[in-house]
Amino acid sequence: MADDQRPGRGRRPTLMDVAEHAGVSRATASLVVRKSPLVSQTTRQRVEAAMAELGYVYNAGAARLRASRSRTVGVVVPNLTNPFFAVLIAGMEAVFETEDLAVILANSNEDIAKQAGFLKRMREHAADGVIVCPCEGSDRRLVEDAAKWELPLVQALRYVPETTSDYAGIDYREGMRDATERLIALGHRDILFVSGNRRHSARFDRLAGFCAAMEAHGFDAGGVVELRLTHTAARAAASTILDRQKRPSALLCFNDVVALGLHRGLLDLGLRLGRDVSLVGFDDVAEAALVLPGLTSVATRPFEVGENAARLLLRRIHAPAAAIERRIVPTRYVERESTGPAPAALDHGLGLP
Amino acid sequence: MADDQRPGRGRRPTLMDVAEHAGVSRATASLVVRKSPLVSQTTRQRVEAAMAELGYVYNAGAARLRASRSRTVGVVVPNLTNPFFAVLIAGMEAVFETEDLAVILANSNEDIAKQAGFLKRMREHAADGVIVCPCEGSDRRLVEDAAKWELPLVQALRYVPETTSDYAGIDYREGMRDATERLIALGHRDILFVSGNRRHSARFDRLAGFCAAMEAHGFDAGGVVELRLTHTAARAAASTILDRQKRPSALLCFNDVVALGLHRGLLDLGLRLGRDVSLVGFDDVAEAALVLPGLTSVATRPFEVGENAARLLLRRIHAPAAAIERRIVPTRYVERESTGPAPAALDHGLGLP
DNA sequence: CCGCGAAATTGGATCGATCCAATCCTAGGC
DNA sequence: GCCTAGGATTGGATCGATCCAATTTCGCGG
Repeated sequence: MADDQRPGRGRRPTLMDVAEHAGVSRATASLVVRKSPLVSQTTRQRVEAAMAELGYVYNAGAARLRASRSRTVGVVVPNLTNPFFAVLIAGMEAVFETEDLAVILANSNEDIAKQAGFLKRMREHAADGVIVCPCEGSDRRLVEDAAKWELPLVQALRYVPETTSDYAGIDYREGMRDATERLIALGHRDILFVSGNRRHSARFDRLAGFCAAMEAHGFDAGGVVELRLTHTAARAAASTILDRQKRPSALLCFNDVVALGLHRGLLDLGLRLGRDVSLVGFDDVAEAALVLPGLTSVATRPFEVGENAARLLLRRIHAPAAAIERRIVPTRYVERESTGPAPAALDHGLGLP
Repeated sequence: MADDQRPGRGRRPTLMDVAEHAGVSRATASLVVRKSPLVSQTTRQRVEAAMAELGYVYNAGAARLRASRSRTVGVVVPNLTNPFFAVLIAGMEAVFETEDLAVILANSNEDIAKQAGFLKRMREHAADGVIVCPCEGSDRRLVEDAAKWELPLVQALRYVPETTSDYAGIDYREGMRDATERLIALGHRDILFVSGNRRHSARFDRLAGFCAAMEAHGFDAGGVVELRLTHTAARAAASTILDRQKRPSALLCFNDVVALGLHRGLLDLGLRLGRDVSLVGFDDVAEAALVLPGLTSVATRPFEVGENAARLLLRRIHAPAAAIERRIVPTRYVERESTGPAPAALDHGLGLP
């Protein structure tokens, strides 16, 4: 209640002051702030009253120095600007908030040196653990170093190949395989995978899903093109993308940024989406439902992935020797008007490539 | 280089170990890590070599206990899920990263109790300062408490009325005034302001800009409607919004979320945007350029606001007594196809309301 | 070779909470 | 009335870096 400690008094009250004021020892006061069951009800109340009266503020730094835990976790993402990561972080934050853990956030900007720098800083701040969405070009040392340092680490959304750590992610492979199957079921044979130019597991898995479906049906999975992951790049690429020896009847995009850019680009060319050409995005961002015609997309649940990652980290912190766990959330195909049956076959009617 | 300290050795090397290994005193080693100019070149090199050899890790917690600075800042935003805030944070992060400051992030979720809780936590962690985007319902105590605690605080994007603290924001008022003027210049008289349902300075300022322009021309500024700030709510509201005694010829939206929702909703009703009705958004999100017809919007620069907020905080930390500063970035009107001349006057031709 | 000011270095005290082993109560059993 | 078990409490040592005042080293002119 009364937090009107003398303002000019200079020094913030310490646990020592609280103890004195409550007529107990430092050690007992310490037990109270830590909510230990060892103190009696009456003592606890007396100390808490003293804390309120003096306007006591817990000094986490001092505690950390003596104790092992710091009640701090680190989060490193490669691109804060991307709304997808923002939601991911919101999911983590929601979990950590309930545990009273402070989240130290860092943006690696897909820069491996920066990422390493942040990990160093997290160690300096004695973070209890870190969640990393490894930036492009990360290698095994990321995980190995953390192990050496005994720093609990979970990977989220992406993983470094051949590493073993807890992992929370999305079933990119199955999501993309499913989407491909849907297109195939609509009669599409020449499907182009419009990928981003970044090399990481999230891209690799998606591509693998696409290839798996295509090859399962004996179709050519070679239709892959790479773009920068921006609306403008995708929009501008619309015309060149259709200019292939075998013109694709469907475009399967790495994510909705690419898909929405192409959406506009294709409309600019006078094409009818869902009729002349089918278009599928990935992530199912809110705007996918707003554009006309609506963009078919594969819904992912980044918030949930964030929650999973946070829970995995909590578990790892409490049980450093527990078995490795991977939590993969499934995707959901959301059909809208941008997809439709393949146009009547022209030059490729007989199923032979 | 060689960071292969004996893994099982248990204890991490301390400055003391480094000093011993380099043949200097603790105090000198401390000066080296702090990059003090007081040590000689040769000593510095010797100590740095020892640090590398032992795999020394700076203990920020211990330093914080003794020193006053903690090299940590707090950031509190009301809604991490909103991409707008994600970009804002990215801007702050970019500045703090260059200063080697750790960012503790918190999401208040527009919940005043949570916001207060975070501020408490930031004090416990002895943050050097905080940036707050005050959640709805914040009052002067936010700023007054921070002052009492001698905690440097800057407000970003929103401010609590009648408070004096550093502030980094956007010129919402002028942006909205300008947009209103543009619509008036196109002949619009019945303009409806489609607002969000949140009460904070960012809303108030926008509304003020709208009213200022309308009243300057002697038009009725009473056309204001409130919606939940989601695509779906806006989309669903399209039909009821036009159902007013005097049907508006132009809609001026609180932000692009509302505008994009209405964009789709109006198209669903068979209206031609830019002809039958004009639509203006706010923020100029990437998707505004992608929808058809393109959405006219007022561009803001959240990244820059984030940078500004971070710089203000740095300045305040270094000079706690400096004069209050407010940095407002201007907006830019981006005209696209969703706006056009007012349709020929039907029932309101004579300029009288 | 001395002296002197500036530069470089140092030991001890300190920040504030936690750990640990030891001590103090206090009821309840005999 | 004595003893004991176990719950409650406590003082001292400690974590690792920084501050501060004091001391040593160095360079160089006289």
